[in-house]
Amino acid sequence: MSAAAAGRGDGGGDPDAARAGGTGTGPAPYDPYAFEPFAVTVDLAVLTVRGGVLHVLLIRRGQEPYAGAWALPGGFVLPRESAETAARRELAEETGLAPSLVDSLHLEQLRTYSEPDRDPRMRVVSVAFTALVPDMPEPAAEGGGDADRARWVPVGEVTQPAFDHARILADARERVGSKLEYTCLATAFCPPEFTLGELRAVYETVWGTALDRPNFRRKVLATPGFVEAVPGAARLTGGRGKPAALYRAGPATALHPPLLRPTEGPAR
Amino acid sequence: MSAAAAGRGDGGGDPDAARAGGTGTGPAPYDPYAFEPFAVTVDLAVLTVRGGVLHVLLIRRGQEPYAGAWALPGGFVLPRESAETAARRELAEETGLAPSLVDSLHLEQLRTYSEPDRDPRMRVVSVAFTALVPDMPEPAAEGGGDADRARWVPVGEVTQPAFDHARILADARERVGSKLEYTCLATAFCPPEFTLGELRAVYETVWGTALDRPNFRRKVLATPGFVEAVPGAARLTGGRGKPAALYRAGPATALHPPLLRPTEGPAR
DNA sequence: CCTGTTTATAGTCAGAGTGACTATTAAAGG
DNA sequence: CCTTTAATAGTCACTCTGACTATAAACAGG
Repeated sequence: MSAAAAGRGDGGGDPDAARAGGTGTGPAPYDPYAFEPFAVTVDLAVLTVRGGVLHVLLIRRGQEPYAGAWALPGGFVLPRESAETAARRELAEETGLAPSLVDSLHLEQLRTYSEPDRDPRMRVVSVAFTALVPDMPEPAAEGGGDADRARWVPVGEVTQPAFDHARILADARERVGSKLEYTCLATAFCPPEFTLGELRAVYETVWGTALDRPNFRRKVLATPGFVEAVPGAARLTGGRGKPAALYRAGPATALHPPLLRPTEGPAR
Repeated sequence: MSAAAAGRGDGGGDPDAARAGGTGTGPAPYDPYAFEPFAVTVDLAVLTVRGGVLHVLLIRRGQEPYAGAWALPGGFVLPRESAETAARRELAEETGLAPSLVDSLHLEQLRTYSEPDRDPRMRVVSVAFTALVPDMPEPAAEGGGDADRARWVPVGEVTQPAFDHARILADARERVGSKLEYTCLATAFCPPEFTLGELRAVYETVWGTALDRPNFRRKVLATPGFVEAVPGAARLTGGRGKPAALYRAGPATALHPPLLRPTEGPAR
């Protein structure tokens, strides 16, 4: 703990504390290699709703450790990148989508995982992100890689992913579930134009509960800015039933009052 | 972006991607120094309520950059520490509290700040934490340092703190404000036994709004597990008024339904 | 001792929001 | 044409909340 002890009191994150053998208090050149280096990576929990089931984008690992296991997409933060930038770059690379499209996707920092032994080889601190995307085709295998290296996997079927990715995925699911309650985030899972039935399916899928159709409709339409009607537009709902009106995501981001999960216990 | 490009597809945080000049696909020893090192630090937004004003613990910097400026306490994550462990260690060092006491304080990861230029000297990625502590005396100047190196500062009087600490503090305030709405977190600002008036003062201080006394009481007592009455105990409220009953924090952590901020707009 | 002030506590009342439910409309399929 | 399916419209009771009034218990000052 010598490095931090030397730096104690110099405020948060003071690299001067890391200079080798620093004894004086005056300014001195610091040596970036005087402390054990950390690798900083991003991991992405890319979630989507496909056919009433929550899916996550996984990559099959080709190398040890965890060769052959599924893992969340991710990679290194480059020297001139923020974690957010790195996450969006990785997202574009893994999904094969155009960068302009990726820029419009919902991407949000989840939390940072820093347990010393989360990677058996070296010290890796990973900033995890959650991305919410509408239903889209299987990720294109761009760059001449294996055709099925990246796949959408139902979250219920994810077993023994690499590293601590099971924990990250669980945290992402919990975060998304509670954010649906008090934000307008559900539209991030929908295409640009969607029906209220599709929006309700997002809630039902993420929460795993059925919602009353008329009540859901009343609540969503009563929240100003949640959705905006597309004038005159309607979509046949899979062939059956009355055609539903189409809506777009509105400008609101928060839900006041919130749309609480049914049967949610009084304490968590 | 060569390092990440080389590692693309190997799953999140694969240090193999960092080995210098890696061309083959088979296993090879990795070199921790093949990529530009990142320093990983923690920054702490330690908040407390003193006399109806939200305060944050700040440290006066002794070195450049930002010498003489106030900064959030923090420091390096050591090679065998998680960020959480480092945050609690720094918290104990900066407040001078016993480690056992620090272990009981509420500490929660806020988010990670990773802009490339947030520290002018080198690449520093900082995991920020929010700590909520009850009102306590001025931090002891342990270790023979300056007597007033660490101070409680009203958040409204924090001007031009070092690095991006203004942003971190703003994020912490916003997070705490919204967590008061849907969690039982407010008790973390209170001593072990407190009156409902003190608990209400926490909400009023963090939110900056007045709350109706009887309605607040009704809501808190109607939430199972939020607070537990201390049998027979009462405390004189600063000399004036009827003595108030004492309560302890209950086992609940979530508020269902939430206690929403008054006059909170329909969209944020 | 009385009175005004302060804070805690008890209770009332109307309106908003929600859960549960019924009814109607508009499409597809046999 | 009739059934099925899903969207849409509407009702009703209950809960929760905001606003408000009233009472109780302490202290300060005359």
